Amino acid sequence: MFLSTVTNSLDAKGRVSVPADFRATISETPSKSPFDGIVVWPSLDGNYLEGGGISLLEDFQNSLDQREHYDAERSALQYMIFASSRQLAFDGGGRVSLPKDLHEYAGLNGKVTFVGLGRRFEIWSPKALEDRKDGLLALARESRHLLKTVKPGEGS
Amino acid sequence: MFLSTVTNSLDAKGRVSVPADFRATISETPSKSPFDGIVVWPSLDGNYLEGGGISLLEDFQNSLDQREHYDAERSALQYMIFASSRQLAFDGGGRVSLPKDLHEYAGLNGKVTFVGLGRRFEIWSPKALEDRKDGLLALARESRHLLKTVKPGEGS
DNA sequence: TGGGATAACATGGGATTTTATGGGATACAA
DNA sequence: TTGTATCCCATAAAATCCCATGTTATCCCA
Repeated sequence: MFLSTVTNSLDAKGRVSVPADFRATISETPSKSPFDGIVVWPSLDGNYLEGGGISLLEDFQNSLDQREHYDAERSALQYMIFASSRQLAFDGGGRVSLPKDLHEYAGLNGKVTFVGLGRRFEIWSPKALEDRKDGLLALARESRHLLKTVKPGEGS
Repeated sequence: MFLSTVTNSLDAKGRVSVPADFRATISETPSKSPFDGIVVWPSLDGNYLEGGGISLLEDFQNSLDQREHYDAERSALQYMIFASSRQLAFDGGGRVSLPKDLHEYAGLNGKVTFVGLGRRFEIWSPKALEDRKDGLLALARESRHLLKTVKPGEGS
């Protein structure tokens, strides 16, 4: 499970350390693929990146498999997620290098913030994230009741 | 189940013993993750921390999964809980080290009080907890007067 | 039931390992 | 070659492990 928010630095070669906890989460999660790294794609929702382990994409695949082959939504998601995502392998020190286009899409420079969201995570420019957070806090206060309805032990 | 209230000390390295009963509760509760420790996040309600075992977050996850991916409320809660929580692993003696920012958020210094609340627990500065208790007591006193004035059968 | 023996717990501090990060060397492609 | 990507090693800071100790709680048997 991806938890917490961590800011690391992006070096001159475009490399950034993936937080150790995130790496642990990825290696703990079983997957059919032996790929050792993360998968990242530009968000559909704004100028930031989304990512996860390879198993997350496998889950998306399974979810899409339950739809009709030419279902419009299926095609759209395939294009937006699968086609635009990149596999970024860890180097010996647990870093990945972010391709320049993703770089620019998220407006990163110098610092990179990883935001853990459970099954997946987001990658933000610290400054952009700051702006977004303020709005979410108020909404979160109002939405708390949603969590109180959780029943223990439910789900897979 | 997290029960009772225990105060332990925070050492120079920022470590604090998690009450043995709490540790037992955590190891008894089944979870998908092999993580051995607690998960802690700043409360939305005041300057104290909330926490539980990793299974509590897994339950939150399942609850949020029932909403659309880009649902605003879902995003808000993901940010406030998942993104702001930390996984704190037990050391050999059943302690965790509290990151400095959580430290400061809860105004801890020297002593830490764990308050068991069933499925989760809270972490308070003993002094702050004292103050809240006083507040609740005062409120209770006022409420008692209110109750007297609305006793059935008493005319106004 | 008393009271010594034993185990569990909270806590301190030094030693060791992990992490994040920089930079050189090497392989690859255009 | 020239630019780009990958591998490898170095290092400082931080997190974690491990052992020691006093204290409290629990056990056990006469």
